Amino acid sequence: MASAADVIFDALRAAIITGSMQDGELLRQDSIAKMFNVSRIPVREAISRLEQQGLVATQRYRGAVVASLSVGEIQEIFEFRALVESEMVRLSILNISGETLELASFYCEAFSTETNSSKWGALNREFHYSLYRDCRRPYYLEVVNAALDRIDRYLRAQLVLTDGMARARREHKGILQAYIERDADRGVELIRQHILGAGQSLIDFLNRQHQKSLDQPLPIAGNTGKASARLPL
Amino acid sequence: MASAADVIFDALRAAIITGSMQDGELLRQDSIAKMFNVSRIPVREAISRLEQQGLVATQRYRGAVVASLSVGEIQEIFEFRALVESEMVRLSILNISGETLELASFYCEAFSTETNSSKWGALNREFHYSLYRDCRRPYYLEVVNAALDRIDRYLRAQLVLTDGMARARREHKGILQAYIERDADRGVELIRQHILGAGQSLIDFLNRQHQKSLDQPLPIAGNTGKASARLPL
DNA sequence: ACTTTCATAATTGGATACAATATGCAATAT
DNA sequence: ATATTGCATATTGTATCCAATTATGAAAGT
Repeated sequence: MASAADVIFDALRAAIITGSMQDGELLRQDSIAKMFNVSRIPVREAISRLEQQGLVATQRYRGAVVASLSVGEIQEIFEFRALVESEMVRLSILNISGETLELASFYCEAFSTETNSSKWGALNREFHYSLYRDCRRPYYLEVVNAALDRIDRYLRAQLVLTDGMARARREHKGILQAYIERDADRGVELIRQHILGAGQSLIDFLNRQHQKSLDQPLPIAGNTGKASARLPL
Repeated sequence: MASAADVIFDALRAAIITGSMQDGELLRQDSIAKMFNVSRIPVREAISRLEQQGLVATQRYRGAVVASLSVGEIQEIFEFRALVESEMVRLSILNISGETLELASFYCEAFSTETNSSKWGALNREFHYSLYRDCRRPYYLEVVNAALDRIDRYLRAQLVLTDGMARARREHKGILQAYIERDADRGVELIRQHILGAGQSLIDFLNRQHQKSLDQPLPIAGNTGKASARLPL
C-alpha cells in the first residue's frame, strides 16, 4: 500500500505536469496537509522528492515553488529528448512485436481523436512509450520520463495554442508508418524532427508571448512581471 | 545554509557512490540519526531523496537498502552514457576555451597520477565534466551526473580490480589530444569507445565474479547468496 | 509621501511522542 | 523434528509540539 507521502507526491506531480499548478506557484505545506487530511510531515517528504526531480525549487525557511524553466532550458530538454528518443526508436523499430505495434496504433488513434486537451499529455506519452517499449531500456525510459515531466505543461501549451495538435497527429502517423515498414533510418529521422519541430514551435510561441508582454505599457498592480509571464492555459 | 536533511543526503550519497556502503546494505533511520545527532525526520527526508535518485530502494515498514544493479542494468547505463557523453563531446570540442582545455589537462594529469583509489571516481568525473563544460548543457550534465552516481562504485571496482586504470589513463590522454587538435569525429569516437570499453571490461569482470561464486561449493552460514555477490572492494 | 524600525504573525525545520507494521522467538500442535 | 500461533521487540510512518527564520504591518523619523 502507498504511504501518505507517496499519494501526495503523485498528486502534486500530476498537478505540476498537467499545469493545474502554475509556474512559480507556492506550495504551502499547511494548506496541502489540510487538503489531504494529514500532518505536514508526509507533505514535506513529497515536496523534497519533487525537488530532487527538479519539479519544484525550494528555499530554506521560505518554501517551495513550482519550478519554471527558461526558454533556453526548455530548448535544451527538447534537444536532449531528440537525442535519446531517436536512439530508442533506432533500437526498437527493427524488433517491435506485432502486439506492441497494435498498441502504438491504438494510442496514435486515441491521441488523434481525443478532444479533451487535458488528456493530450498522457496520451502523447503513451504513444511515444509504446514506440520505445520493445527496445527494453528501462533506464532510458526513466530518464525520458523525467525529461517529459519537466516540459509537459509547456508542450501542452504548444499543442493547444498553436497548430501543434494537427501537426502532431500527422507526424505520429508518419512515424507509425515507418515502424510498419520497418524503415529504421526514416523512423529515427521522423521522431527527431517531430521532437525538434515541436520544441521549435513552442520556443517561437514563447518568444512571441515574451515580446507581447514587453509591449504591455506597464505592469498592473498586483500582477508582477513574473506573473505576467504565466501561460494562459 | 544547508539543512540537516541536505547534509545527511550528501553524506549518504557519497557513502553509496564511493562504495563505503555496500550493495544491499540497510539504512537504519535510527542509527543514521544518532550518527548525525538529529532526529529521524531529516534522515527520512534524505533517504526519500536518495530513493527518488535511484540510489536506494525502500519497502514500506521494512526500510531502505542501497540499490544494487544487475549486470544488464549496468550495461544499459554505460550504453546510455556513451550516447549522451559522446554528444556532449561533439558539442564541446569545436568551441572549448583555452582555459577549459587547461583544466581538462590538469584533471587528466591529476587522475593519472593519483595513487589513492578512493579519489579516482571524483577525479575521473572532474576530467569528463571539464570536457563537457563548454557545450553549456546543464541538463545533460545533470542527467550524466545521475547516471554516474548509480555506477560509480562499480566503475571503481573496474579501475581497481582490472587493468582499467592503465587503460583509462591512456584513453583520457587520447581524448585530450583529440580536443587539442579540434578533431571532433575522433573525439566523439574515442569517448564512445572509452565508455563502452570500460563498461564491457566491467561486465566481463562481473561475469567472471559471478562464475566464481557459482563455483563455490556451498554458501557459508549467515552468508547469503546476495552477500556473496558483493564486490570485494 | 517615503523609508526605517521593530514587534507580531506566519511559515518552515526539527524533536518528541504515538500508531502501524514487521520481525524474532517461545510455546504449542501435528 | 517441523510447522504454526501468539506475544514481545524493533522499526517505520505520522501527528503534535517547539524552535528558527522569514514575512507583514504599524509607528516613527526624515
